[in-house]
Amino acid sequence: MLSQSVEYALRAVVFLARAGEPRTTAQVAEATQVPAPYLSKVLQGLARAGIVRSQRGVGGGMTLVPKPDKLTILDVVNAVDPLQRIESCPLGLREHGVKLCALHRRLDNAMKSVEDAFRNSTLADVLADPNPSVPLGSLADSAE
Amino acid sequence: MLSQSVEYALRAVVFLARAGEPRTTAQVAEATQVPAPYLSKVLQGLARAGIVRSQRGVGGGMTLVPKPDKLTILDVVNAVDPLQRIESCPLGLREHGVKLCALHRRLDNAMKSVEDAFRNSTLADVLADPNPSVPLGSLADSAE
DNA sequence: CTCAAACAGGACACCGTAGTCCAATTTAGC
DNA sequence: GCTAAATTGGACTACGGTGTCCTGTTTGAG
Repeated sequence: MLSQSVEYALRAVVFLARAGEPRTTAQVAEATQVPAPYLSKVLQGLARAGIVRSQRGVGGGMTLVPKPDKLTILDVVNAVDPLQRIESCPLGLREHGVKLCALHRRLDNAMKSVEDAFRNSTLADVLADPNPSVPLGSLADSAE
Repeated sequence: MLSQSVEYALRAVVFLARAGEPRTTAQVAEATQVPAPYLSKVLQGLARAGIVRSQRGVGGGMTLVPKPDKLTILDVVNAVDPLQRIESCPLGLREHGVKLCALHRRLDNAMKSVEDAFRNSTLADVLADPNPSVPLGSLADSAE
């Protein structure tokens, strides 16, 4: 349902948020268990979207740009692989314009519920979540 | 988010439900604006799942098997392209077993909301929906 | 029995996503 | 200014989803 790239991007962003300091692609890759060369591409996308900032050279790496309470899961998803609502009837008939048929209105409502859920989850929410099993959390300091 | 195949399958099922009688793949394809050879494959999948019954030879075609009020959108989706919940942590760490981390619990909740919405929409609901713009509805009798 | 209608199934082409690899470029520190 | 660290970008492969085509098989009707 969600692409691999989105999954990787979210893991990376959570990791970078916990770090608070620049981390190299290699460090992020190891901590989040993602193939480093591919993660590199995903992070480039996040950089283009302004979600992370990249710094080359010694001591460089990737840093999260927005404050965690200002960055939502939806922001990350849309930066990597925008989730598309059903705007108009997928059939050729554009006479129906804005209004959707019974079927596609239901499908779009499901999309909307996902969108809303993602918009209402900030990175800060995720970080603050008290959960006994915290895979990404336990890895946060692995690069220290 | 949802695959083309799912979209095609749902259009076909709605059309067949309205028809109530066998319709050939060609008829379904034209009414739902789907490439016929590909729709053929999708319908084969629905047949294997028991959602439609196929009859060869003259006067044959595809017929919807379940009563529309017993068939949900979720049934169709799962027959074609099962939407997968996040069961366990996608990271290598299976020590966490059932419990999901804060991030993946949120992602899975979004999946669950979609699943629930689809499970609560029967074909009968879709058919009965009074909507001024009814693309698929207006096509229901095009094969008569 | 024969023929035409209709589905079944396999082979193939196309394209986007996932993933790898390597050369080029920027940059901090000695 | 040289070197090592680090990102950037392009080229490449692999694979699955989408879509086409063609042959075979079933089946009803004359």
